[in-house]
Amino acid sequence: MSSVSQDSSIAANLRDEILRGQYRCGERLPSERDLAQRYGVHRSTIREAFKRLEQLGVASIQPGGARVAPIEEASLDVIAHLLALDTPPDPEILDQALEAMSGFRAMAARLGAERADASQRTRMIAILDAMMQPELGDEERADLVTELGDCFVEASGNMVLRLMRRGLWPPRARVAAGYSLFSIPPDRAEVESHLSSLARAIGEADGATASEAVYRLSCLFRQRVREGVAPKAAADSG
Amino acid sequence: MSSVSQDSSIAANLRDEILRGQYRCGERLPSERDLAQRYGVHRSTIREAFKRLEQLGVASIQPGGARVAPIEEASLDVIAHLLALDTPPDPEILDQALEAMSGFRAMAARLGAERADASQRTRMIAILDAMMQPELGDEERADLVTELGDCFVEASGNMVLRLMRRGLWPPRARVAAGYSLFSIPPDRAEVESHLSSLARAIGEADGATASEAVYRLSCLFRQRVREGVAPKAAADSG
DNA sequence: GTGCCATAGTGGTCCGACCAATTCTCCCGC
DNA sequence: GCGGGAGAATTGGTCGGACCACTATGGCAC
Repeated sequence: MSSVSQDSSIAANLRDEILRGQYRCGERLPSERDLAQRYGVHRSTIREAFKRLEQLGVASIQPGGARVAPIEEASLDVIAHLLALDTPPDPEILDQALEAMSGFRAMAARLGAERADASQRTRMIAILDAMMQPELGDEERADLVTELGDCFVEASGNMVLRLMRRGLWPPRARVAAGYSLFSIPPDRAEVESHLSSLARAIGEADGATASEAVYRLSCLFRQRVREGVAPKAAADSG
Repeated sequence: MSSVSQDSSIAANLRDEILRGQYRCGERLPSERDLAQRYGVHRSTIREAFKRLEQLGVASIQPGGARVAPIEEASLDVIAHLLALDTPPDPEILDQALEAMSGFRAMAARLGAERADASQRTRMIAILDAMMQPELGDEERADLVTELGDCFVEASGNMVLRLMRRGLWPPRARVAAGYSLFSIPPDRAEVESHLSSLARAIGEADGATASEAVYRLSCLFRQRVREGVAPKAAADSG
């Protein structure tokens, strides 16, 4: 019933192994013939998977052997895959991704706030209202943050932003299921201050203010994730 | 001397044809067997090229035929490839890419301004000084804008930002060689105002101000590109 | 016109093979 | 002990052909 081709799932498998750090950067991957035997498929199937990995930028295929490429040379797409791993990624990278996401949302908020039509504004305000609910669970709040960000991207009408968003964050899937993001809700007063500032900016189509508010808001959450992940990582290793 | 494999160059070839709009979205690509004959290679080579295209997100391979995927489902990487085409891309997309680039530079400027070390700050200021030179050519000025942006990305120390940058803009290559970007220099006084504001923000590690200055600056250039491209496109079609 | 079915076409995978380049190994000379 | 070079083993690149399951297409009966 799986309509995905073998080469595709093998590529995903190898990709995750690489992103999990199972092979060090520069290290040689198993040969095509080895992998063909290991997966019980023909070598050409492995080759097709390898081409995918190379296009993703996680591997570099050369005569003599395929090697793991430095992540700096990879496609942005790897970030979403990295965050979607069941294994917690390097806290450093998680933090950088959250930081980039904060900046990205700020960018989207500016354009979105300036260009949203009436119904989009209504939706944004509704999300903001929902976020102020005190009885809200952490996960729901996190979902709302994501939803609001998507709302801005949508309202911006900028396709390039949509592409960036897709590469940055796994769609709808619970990110890094192993540990809950946003586990520690940030200071309520500060959040509400930014939220109301944001609501005003949306109403007035004030992109700069909306951008700044969203950035500050995202940074609050990011800071809490950082504090939540660091001790967890320490506990895991200790 | 070309050390690139055939499947790679064929993939690049097909990719450019698709991005140039030679095949409409949803349209079927030639069959693997056809292409194999056309390129004079074995079918498996075409298959490997197809896997690349699918990973890039520009094609969708299904039993019955490979089809051109909607650009919304592509990887961010296609943007750099699109801008690198010798053929001018859709002005709409160029504008959106410039807009995204503006927002991205603003994000990078914030982090870069906050974290740059002394030597990086010196370099940024030097670039700003160079940009104020009145005798500067348009292309050099455009290069400086790019260079400054890269400087911010570097100073941010954020790898995710580096990946985003790579997907957004072709590295060092003259973008869209067919028509010159930044052909019309923006209002000098306004530019200088933003530049000095930016210089101050860099000196004071004021991320928010740096971000806003860079955004405004980028938008000025973008506006001029827009005005320069629109009549050119009209002339081309008329 | 509508619906159905045979057929041609397509991608998915496999087998086996050869080549050129790289990588490894081992032995030799110092 | 050590460096180096020749040869062997391995590796990716490409090729030719083959079979299968599924899709698209066209023509036929209704």
